[in-house]
Amino acid sequence: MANIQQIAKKAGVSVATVSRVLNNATSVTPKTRSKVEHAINELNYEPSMLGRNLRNSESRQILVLLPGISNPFYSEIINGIQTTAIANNYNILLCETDSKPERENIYFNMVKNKLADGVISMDPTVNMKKLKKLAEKHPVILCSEYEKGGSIPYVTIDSELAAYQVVKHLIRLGNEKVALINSDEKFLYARLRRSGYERALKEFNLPLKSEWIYHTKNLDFQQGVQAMRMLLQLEEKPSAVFAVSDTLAIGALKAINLEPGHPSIAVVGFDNISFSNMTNPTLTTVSQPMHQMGCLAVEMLLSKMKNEKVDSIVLEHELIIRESTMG
Amino acid sequence: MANIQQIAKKAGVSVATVSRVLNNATSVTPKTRSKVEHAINELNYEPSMLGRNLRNSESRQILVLLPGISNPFYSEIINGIQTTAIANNYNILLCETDSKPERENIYFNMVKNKLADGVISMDPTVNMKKLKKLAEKHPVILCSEYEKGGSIPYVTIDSELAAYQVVKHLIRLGNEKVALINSDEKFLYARLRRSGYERALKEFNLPLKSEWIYHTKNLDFQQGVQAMRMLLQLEEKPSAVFAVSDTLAIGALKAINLEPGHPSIAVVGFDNISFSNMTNPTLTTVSQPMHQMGCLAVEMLLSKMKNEKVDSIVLEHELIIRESTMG
DNA sequence: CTGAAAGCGCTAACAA
DNA sequence: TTGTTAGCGCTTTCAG
Repeated sequence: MANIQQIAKKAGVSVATVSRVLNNATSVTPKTRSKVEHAINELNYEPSMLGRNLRNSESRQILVLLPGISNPFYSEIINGIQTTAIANNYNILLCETDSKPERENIYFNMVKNKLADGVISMDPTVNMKKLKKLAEKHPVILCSEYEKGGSIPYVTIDSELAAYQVVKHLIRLGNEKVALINSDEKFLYARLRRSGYERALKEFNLPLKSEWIYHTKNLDFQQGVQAMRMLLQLEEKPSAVFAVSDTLAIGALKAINLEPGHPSIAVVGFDNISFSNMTNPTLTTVSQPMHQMGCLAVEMLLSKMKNEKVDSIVLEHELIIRESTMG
Repeated sequence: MANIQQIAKKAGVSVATVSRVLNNATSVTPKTRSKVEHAINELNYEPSMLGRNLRNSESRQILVLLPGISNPFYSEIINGIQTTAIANNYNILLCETDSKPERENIYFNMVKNKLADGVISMDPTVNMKKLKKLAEKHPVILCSEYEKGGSIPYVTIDSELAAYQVVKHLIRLGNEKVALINSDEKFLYARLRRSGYERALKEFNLPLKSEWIYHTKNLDFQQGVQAMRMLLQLEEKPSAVFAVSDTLAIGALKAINLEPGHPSIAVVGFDNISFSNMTNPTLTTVSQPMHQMGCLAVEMLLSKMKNEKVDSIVLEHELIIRESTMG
């Protein structure tokens, strides 16, 4: 592979001039420029990012932290991130932590090591203490999961409000027994969605039954199946279920389908993943502007990199009503 | 951020010695080593990958090319890739081409630019001609989609055989009218699966009807819905359908469910994505060893990087029989 | 407008 | 065992 020296030699100019051509500096005569470009084509030259990055002390890579890519919820966000990143000449390094601290450490070190210029974290399982420390010296943005009143800028939706609206919708349909399939409440979004759930129940003077709240270990389909099975075994069965993730809701639908007699139970999910429109019945859910969240997260990060002040953003969500609540 | 010079100064040694400590070279006195380590901790030093990479002329990054991550089929493979890559001190750069040549070019340039040491392509839409040219100078491995008799090593399964077994299974269940929902036959896997489909039909002396073969634009659910709708409108409706992707098959199931009278049509998919077990009915499908494919792809790439001879690998698949073929 | 030269942070050959 | 030093490929200041 040719390097800048060889181009300079071939073109009969200095390396500085080649560099100027490469970087579209104005101060180059059209004639010299064409000489250089000729040499570049001749030798099939591609400037080495390794040299450039060292010199510029940047990697032009953005690290994207997420627990795993199996939840389709992340796909759309990533799409937005990638589009915006590429448009700004950045590449993304997709990092699945698998919720393992040792992996997280590897990735954090990459930032300290200059292998990434900034971080977008979508990982609810992230070690927030460490992330905050990292954020003191490096640009960091939170996407979706965030920290209330924390120092790291975030882009998210109002989970509490969304959950409130979901449950209110269920109650208005005549459901007085609404269960909640929640994930671990160590996550802020889980606490917020529970809070919205409770607010709606209180508003309608409905009792809050602890046996109607089930906490799952993770967001896999199977956890939704298991949760619903438990709820179906209760003496006083709920007539409606709000699951905090579409994956859980889809599992819940499955469990209902498997139940003898196919009880009629309304189900609502969260995220509006593409599957949610393929289930039978189709799933009522909350749509987040995932693509936009991804785009904004990158823009915020780029601002942060330029040391600009960055404000957090709360985006609008939308309740998508489908068959699963049309009993 | 501290650099190696400052550590050397603080520890009262040369930068070479610091480098030796960093790289676990043996020839360092325990005493000097501890001095250096002390300085490292003191200054919170992290070696810069930028400098190291330039010096070593490597980026320790593997580029993973795929059309998009929305198809869950890729998730598991990526998981395998990531695990093996990390174990070997490599990071992966997940690159969605969106089947756009301009994006592909960006990524190919990253390899030429030394921003990635090798490529694993899972993208059926890849420009094979360009990829082959890239492979002349850089390590490249194909995963899943490959080129028959081509020069690039691959890891895949026997798609023809799998399709043959699927259709044979359907025929043995009494289906004499088996339709095929295929993707674009510019992809090898599509041609192979069609070939297996035809082989089974011929073996049982069943007619090959062109109206029972539908080609989709992509693998989205919606394409499966549309394909099935077309098939349901035929005068002579098929009694069974083989879709070359679970996503298409799930769309087909949806279309059948939507049909008045809920016709009983057997459906088989391909890939065994986790959602295929959540549909109603659950989906009969072909399971590929996705995680293993990912791991092997990385191992093959690492071998290739060491200039070792690398042989292509064809892995075993498995027919997973579920409700969608149980009438 | 162009060139010479310094230097980004690191590793490794060579010397001591 | 440790230090000195060159140099990976690039950008940028400073001179001319």
